[in-house]
Amino acid sequence: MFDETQNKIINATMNLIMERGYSSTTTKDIAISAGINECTIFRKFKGKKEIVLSAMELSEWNPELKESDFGYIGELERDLISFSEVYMKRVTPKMVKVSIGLRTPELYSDTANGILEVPLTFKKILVNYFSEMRDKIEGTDYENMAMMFLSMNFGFVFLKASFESHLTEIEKEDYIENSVKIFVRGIEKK
Amino acid sequence: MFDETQNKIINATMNLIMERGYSSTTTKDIAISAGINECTIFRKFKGKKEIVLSAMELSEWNPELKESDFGYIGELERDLISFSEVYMKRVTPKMVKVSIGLRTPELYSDTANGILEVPLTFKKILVNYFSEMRDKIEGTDYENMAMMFLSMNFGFVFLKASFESHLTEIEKEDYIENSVKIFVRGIEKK
DNA sequence: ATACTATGCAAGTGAATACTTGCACGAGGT
DNA sequence: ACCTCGTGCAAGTATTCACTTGCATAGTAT
Repeated sequence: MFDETQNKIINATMNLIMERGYSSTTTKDIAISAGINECTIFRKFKGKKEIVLSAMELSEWNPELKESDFGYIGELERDLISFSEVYMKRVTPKMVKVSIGLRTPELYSDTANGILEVPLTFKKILVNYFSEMRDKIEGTDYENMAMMFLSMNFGFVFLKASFESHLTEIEKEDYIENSVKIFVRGIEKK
Repeated sequence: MFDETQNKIINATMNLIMERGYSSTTTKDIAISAGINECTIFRKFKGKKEIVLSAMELSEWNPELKESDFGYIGELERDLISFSEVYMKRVTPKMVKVSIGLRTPELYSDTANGILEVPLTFKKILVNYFSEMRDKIEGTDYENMAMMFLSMNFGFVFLKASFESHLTEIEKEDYIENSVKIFVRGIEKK
């Protein structure tokens, strides 16, 4: 899909964007970081913007979630743990940093849709799941439950991405286990 | 504290930063948006960076949370609803947008501490609260509960700030009421 | 009336930035 | 041996940016 030089450029670009954001990332920095000459960038890509757009075609730099990634067996706790795990496998601190780094007017129209799609897909799956499990669940506001579950997963990843261990030492795995337990206890019928 | 012209400059600057981020906000744009001449900016402030630093001294542009803002009476649901309300009164979508707009290497050292302080303060209050309420709560992992509660509040505000009603129509007040109810049901002793 | 202050206006400066171009050179294929 | 292709290197261009300066002017205080 891309040759070795192009991959070096894409990786250098995205790593710099994660750290400093799109507009603070210069083509000179990219060249140095990729270990190539600046003009090579423009022989391989039309411009700075096209590097990012090319990166989006790679699953490594695109948080894309598919509905088919989520499977379940009908047991609340196990299913929700699995949902969290699948979500966090794609929506990593790295992805969060990338999507923040890309928040710039020059790229907005090209990236906004893809960024919205991730929480939207996850929410849809959750609403659908809760609705199917209605016999085991107290209450019927599935939209609200889905937003709560999404928020508590996304919020954790974001906070981890922003502050790492300065905020908390808790690891993803422990967090998922504990928070899902509380959540399930909070929604299940007695 | 600041004269009228300075306030116009600060407000224009921060509003632009919310939309486009610090490095994409030019002094020319600020001048136009504030309805003043560009050179006036540099008569009032040392430079672009100093505008932001001045804004931080105003509570309107600083999400600062104080422990003393949080009171409680010892009833889980009422207290946690009140915590969420206080949190979201300061940590608004606007504040979230500002803190994302400020994520740039030029400002990192000056803003990072203040940004970390908000979740840290809230978490501390929560851990402390859960620990005081231990008789009414099942389980003892207060750090984890606090991170879950923080995540589910912060996550919601962030998602609202990013996607507004494209992701969900749920309003803050409904969300707080419902999510706290589930959370309390999930942690309280039976 | 006079002086001072705040601001506008127009012009400009030096640095940085995205992007370009012409030439050289080395590796690989034929 | 020759050609092509990918890349490096050096120089350059046009633009934009933060920031500056000198002068004019209107409002305010004394």
